[in-house]
Amino acid sequence: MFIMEEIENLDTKARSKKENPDNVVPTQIKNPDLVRERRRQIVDSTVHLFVEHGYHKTTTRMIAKAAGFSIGSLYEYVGSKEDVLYLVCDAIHIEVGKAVEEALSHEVQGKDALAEVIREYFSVCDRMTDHVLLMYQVTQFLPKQWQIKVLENELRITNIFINTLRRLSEKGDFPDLDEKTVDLLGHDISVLGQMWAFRRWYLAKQFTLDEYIEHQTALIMGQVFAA
Amino acid sequence: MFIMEEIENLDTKARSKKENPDNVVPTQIKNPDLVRERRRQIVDSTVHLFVEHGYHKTTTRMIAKAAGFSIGSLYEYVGSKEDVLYLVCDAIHIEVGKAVEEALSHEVQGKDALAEVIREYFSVCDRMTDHVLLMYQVTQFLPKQWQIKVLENELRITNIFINTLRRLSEKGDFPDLDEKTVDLLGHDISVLGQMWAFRRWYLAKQFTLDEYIEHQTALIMGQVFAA
DNA sequence: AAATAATGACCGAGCGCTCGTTCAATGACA
DNA sequence: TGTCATTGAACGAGCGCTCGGTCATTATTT
Repeated sequence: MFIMEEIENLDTKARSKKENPDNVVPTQIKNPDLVRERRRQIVDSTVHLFVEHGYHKTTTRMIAKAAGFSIGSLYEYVGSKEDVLYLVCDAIHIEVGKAVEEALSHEVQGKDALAEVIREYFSVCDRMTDHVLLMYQVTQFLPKQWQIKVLENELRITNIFINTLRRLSEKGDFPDLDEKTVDLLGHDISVLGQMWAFRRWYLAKQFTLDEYIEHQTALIMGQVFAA
Repeated sequence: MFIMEEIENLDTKARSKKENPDNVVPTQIKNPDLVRERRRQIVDSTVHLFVEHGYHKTTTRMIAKAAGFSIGSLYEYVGSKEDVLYLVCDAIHIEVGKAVEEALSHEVQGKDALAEVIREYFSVCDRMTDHVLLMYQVTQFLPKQWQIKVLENELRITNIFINTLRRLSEKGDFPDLDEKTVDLLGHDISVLGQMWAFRRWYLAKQFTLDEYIEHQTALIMGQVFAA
């Protein structure tokens, strides 16, 4: 999430065909079902290790042990430690994406829709605090090409909000908002949700999740319905 | 900035006497002026190295070389690589703090004051993008006790906004805002400023800094003057 | 003023160790 | 018996950090 170089045609790349990690990360094992199963084991146990110790202090031996097999086997299913990191990030993305889209599926109609979307998204951020934080922390250690994928995913989620705003605006439930305002509001929603994760150490002392949601939703809605 | 454990009495600690890094980080060198000068050299060159390569990929030898002396000498002024990290973080905090307080010194009176404060703060975030990002990235590698100092500093800056809001509210320039709203708005300002740094890869394609400031200020002001 | 001693900043080869990675040997199964 | 999966000892690059030593500068003595 923290790449400073100018990312040129990010949108173009975002549209390119989705690459399955199975095709990107090399393996020596022939049976593809086994590969999927073992990698699931790897990811599941490694997430916890990374959350607890961070990427660098987690050794490949710890990963192998937690996954339930030897260091040698680990390297049959994965080319490097970075590959593990990538698998973890990818899994989290899919999980967050699913959760958000799930939340959006029972979308209320009319002008309350946005408030509902925000509410759902913030709940996801709350439930997935560890994952949100992990993504913030480890993105920097991914190779450039995979960092871009992270950014694409970040943008994908932001775009969900932007599109919701746009749709409501067009349907006349909202005042007409110019493109830039819509764009920025989308990013604000994304970040304010994540803020609940990375400032929890303070916010949770003052607010319940519901209070936080209520206040921040009011902030956004205030802007939407500003004269 | 990313500590998840409950930080109990953070406010209490924040009030405790300020510890000078000179007293915390050990040195073999007798002349204190020399220590200050050499450490300034270390910090100045290391910031760039950390920004470019990150903490882990920056070796102590690189640090020594960039600072202009040998690896042996480096360890005359510093007890460990972590100490260097701490010196760097401390320096950045002081710099950010100074910049913000400087900005607040020529504070406009009346209800435009807040908008002006936000404008100044966002400008600081813009100028210090690299430092803001660096803080986000490296805090996790500091020992617990120093992570807390980072949080205190984060809170200190947030409190500047909270206090400004509170003051204006009391003076009657603003509608009366309840404590919680003021509190949250302070955090929002902090984070939306940092957001310009860590989403610059996207935002800068759509907005100039001035546009960004204008929109986000409107967002905050909207909430302040909400019926 | 010259000779001697003491100081302390500076140096860098090298030590100890960690950790990602490899590969020869073994096991399991068909 | 051949194929595929599993193992963990062994490897070695790379790292933070140490420590015996040098040398310019300053203090002390003669």
